[in-house]
Amino acid sequence: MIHGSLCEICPRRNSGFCGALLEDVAEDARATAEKLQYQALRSGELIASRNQSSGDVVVICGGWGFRFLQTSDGRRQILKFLLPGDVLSANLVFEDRFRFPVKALTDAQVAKFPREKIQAKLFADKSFLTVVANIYIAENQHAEEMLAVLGQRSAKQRIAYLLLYLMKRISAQSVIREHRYRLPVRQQHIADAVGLTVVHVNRILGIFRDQGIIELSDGFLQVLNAVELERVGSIN
Amino acid sequence: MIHGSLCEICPRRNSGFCGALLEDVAEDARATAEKLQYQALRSGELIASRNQSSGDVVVICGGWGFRFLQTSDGRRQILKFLLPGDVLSANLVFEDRFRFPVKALTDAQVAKFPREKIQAKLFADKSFLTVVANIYIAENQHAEEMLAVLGQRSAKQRIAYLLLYLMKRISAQSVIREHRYRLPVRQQHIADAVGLTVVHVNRILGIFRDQGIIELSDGFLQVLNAVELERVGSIN
DNA sequence: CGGCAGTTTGATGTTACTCAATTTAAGTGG
DNA sequence: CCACTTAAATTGAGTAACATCAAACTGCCG
Repeated sequence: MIHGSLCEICPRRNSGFCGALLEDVAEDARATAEKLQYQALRSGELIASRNQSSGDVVVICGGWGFRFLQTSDGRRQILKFLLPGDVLSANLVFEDRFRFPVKALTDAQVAKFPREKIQAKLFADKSFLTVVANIYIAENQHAEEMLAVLGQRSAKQRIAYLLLYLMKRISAQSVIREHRYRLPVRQQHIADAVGLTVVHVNRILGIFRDQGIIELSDGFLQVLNAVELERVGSIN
Repeated sequence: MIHGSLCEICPRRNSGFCGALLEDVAEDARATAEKLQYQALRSGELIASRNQSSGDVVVICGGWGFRFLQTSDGRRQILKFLLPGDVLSANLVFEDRFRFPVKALTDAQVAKFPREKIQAKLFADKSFLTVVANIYIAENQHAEEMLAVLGQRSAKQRIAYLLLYLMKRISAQSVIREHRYRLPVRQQHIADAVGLTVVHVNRILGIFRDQGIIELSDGFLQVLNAVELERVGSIN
């Protein structure tokens, strides 16, 4: 049973789902003293597997995760990095199964909202419908931009693009000082997200470091030349 | 002014948007004798440009189109091939601008539904909301699978995947005999969709032909060894 | 101290790109 | 029907980008 404590697990986000939900669904849960499920996960733990059935819409509250696709030949493509406030998979609002598996990248917490509640709110509240629609649109936008990145751009450009994208997402969550970003990803994650090998990612990061563009170590990204990073990584 | 003639332009499709719309929005238009806009386009013509504003939700009724992204260095990534029944861009249901440009691949026709009508129906009719949600989900699913294809798979695998995907889509529209598919795409389109050069696509298609897997010419795809094509192109 | 996960570096191999030319197919106007 | 034009498909040779394989190095933890 969760009362005021919900906000500690899943603090109000300006962005999207979690914020909109807390204002209503969580209030509702509190009012009726219903149980609002949440769950803690260890780094590396599988949160949901492919085709797993779920009666809940699952949202990341703390830590990072990622959604990915495993190919038959053992390689994996990271489809999206999940930050606090992100739904694990937007299709959960309408479907009862995960289309792709999800893993915890760091230690993480998730909250689970019963799908019926979400859907009820969806039909009752136009502004909530808009919020959900925007999640779908943003997800699509990013997937399609990423398509262009993987299809058309060089290793340097791919990595720069990914870092810029993550920087934007991180900035939306916390204030950044001195161009220093908490970025809890291994080089392997970057490789799996942009379709390169770890070895090559390592070399490119080395080049960026030598050129004084960025430094990535100890889970921190230090941007030294934001202009150049932007020049390399932007697509339009 | 369009009366019964609408169905000739945009015949009822079992799939998604167009079918669901015709049952109601078009009926409505007919009843109130409103004008339901449509438009004919020549092969290669730009249907909508990036960030173009539009008060309508635009749907392909006949012919093929494609949505794409143009990079700063002049390359282009085809994001999705559009077949009859497809919305040019799903975001149009909620937003008034195109996020990516759209071109006609063959001569084509589009129908335009005022967004207010669509949104009204969306709020009034749960089953229509589900139809739209499924469009978003399918779009996302495909984009993310394609991410894995571009990120992780070889040239052969990419092309095989694309062809299998298009075959599925074509089959949903018309009956296929003798494994022969109408496929009005140039090798350049395949190249731009899977992130390869035309030259390389040509070579791979040559290999497939030599191996008796497929033949692609004159706008027709002849599948000679469906099993092998599936083996090469499937991701899971 | 040993073991493990992650990073870094080197040497070599392969895939797909680039550049350039040729061939084929599809019009188009006379 | 033929000369002419143009877009698309095809082929060859040389090259660049990235992968693969293998090993060494680092920091960390028990």
